[in-house]
Amino acid sequence: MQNLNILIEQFSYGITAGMKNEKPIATVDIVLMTLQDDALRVALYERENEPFSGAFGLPGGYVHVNEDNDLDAAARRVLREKAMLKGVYLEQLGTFSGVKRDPRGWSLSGAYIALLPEDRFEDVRLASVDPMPRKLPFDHSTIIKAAIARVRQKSVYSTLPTFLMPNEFTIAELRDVYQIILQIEKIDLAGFRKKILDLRAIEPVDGKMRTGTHRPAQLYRRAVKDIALFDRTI
Amino acid sequence: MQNLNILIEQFSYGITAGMKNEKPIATVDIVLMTLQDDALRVALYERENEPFSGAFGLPGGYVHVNEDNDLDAAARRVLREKAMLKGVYLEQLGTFSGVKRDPRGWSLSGAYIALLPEDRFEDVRLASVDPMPRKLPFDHSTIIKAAIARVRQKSVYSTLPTFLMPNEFTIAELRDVYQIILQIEKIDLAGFRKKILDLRAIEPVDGKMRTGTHRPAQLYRRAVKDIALFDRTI
DNA sequence: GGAATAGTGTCTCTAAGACAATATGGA
DNA sequence: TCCATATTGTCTTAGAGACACTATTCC
Repeated sequence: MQNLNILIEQFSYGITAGMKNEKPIATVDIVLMTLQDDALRVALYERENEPFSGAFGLPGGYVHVNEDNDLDAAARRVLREKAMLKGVYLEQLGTFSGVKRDPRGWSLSGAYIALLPEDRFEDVRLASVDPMPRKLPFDHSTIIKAAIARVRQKSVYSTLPTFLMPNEFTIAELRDVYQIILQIEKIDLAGFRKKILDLRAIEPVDGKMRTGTHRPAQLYRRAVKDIALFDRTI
Repeated sequence: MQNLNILIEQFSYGITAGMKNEKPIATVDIVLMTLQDDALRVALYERENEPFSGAFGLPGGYVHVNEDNDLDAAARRVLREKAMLKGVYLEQLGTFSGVKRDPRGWSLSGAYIALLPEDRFEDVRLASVDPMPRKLPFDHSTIIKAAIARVRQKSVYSTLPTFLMPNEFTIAELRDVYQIILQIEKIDLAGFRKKILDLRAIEPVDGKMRTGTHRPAQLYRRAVKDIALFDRTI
């Protein structure tokens, strides 16, 4: 009965609006990023449904109005269902829209950025973003480019890159990740250490060290749930 | 005939999806901001339609899939129709969504920030944002708060506030606007002058000066279409 | 001349960057 | 021992901030 009501509502919506306001398609797409082989990469999944069935693209799907409380929830559900991932860093990138981007018609896609250390992936195609993968479905190239730009820009003044690190990491390893993201040759480790520690965004894991053929390095973990902001830049 | 087809399509969408994927309502809302009486203010319009008919809220409306090429176009149309404004600074703030925010049902609203000098307004209720207006419809309070936060944060390192200035303005007037937005007491004018001029984001209007009971001040205009970014902060 | 603000110059001090010095493990 | 990298410390320098000084108008 409730379904019938919704159907009638949907029907009358079109009529009362004089057919001008039929609703757009509403989806979410996730730019799931990680670092692999010293480069930023994006997870691509083989599409099971039309359109573009069989092609590799961003994980995404319809908003399920009976299941998702909001767009964030839809994004987390897609991450769960398509990538079997929970508890990852997730932020809304923006909404991509228009009459042309989806062959099914006028569509709105809430695009999200998710960041994850490489060790949490299994059996996924991780595509390099430089150069961009060819022939992605929909406007996924545009979305990925915007995501990369956002991550690069935000990394200049925040601890966003810590979400690409495994649970425990050394300061030098974190510095290396900043260098890869920001495409900077050599960030001085001494200065980097002071800035990141002054911010108190990471904390030492007592007694745990990274060993090797050198002086052992203190291991750190992220000390805050969200990103922290620098006064100026890295 | 085309209308009938769309109607059938809409109908069959619900059926084939087993009633799980009926589409959300899709709207746009504009946070139209300006400076008046040394304070940031937001334009509110009286709603003509249900829900919340008669209440004052952000200008907004349905996405018209037969009329708007994308969400940006929908936002510009709303600005034209409700505020009779063209050619204003417009940026996407984010998308606000959920099952609860609109009594009509699950909805997605693409929220936009528009900035405008006060002299371009006519007959509009400009509401102070500190404190926030009471009892706004939908989640407009949340949207406005997010807009204010975005404008404040972005003003720290960009020339965004120039879009709140009239065509011609002095450097001291621009400094005053930064002070209001950033809630800083006294930004040193000499340092501000050097930074803003080094960026080449504004240019002098030859021969035009602001006069008064003091040495005349050079008038400037914005030299670039978009915002420019500072290396560090204001 | 006095008041008011525009615009320029100068001094100080902080902090970023470069890099030297020292520490500590493994081979 | 040497090698490699971690960690700390020091020096230099650019730039931000404070503020003094000069300029130019109206009264």
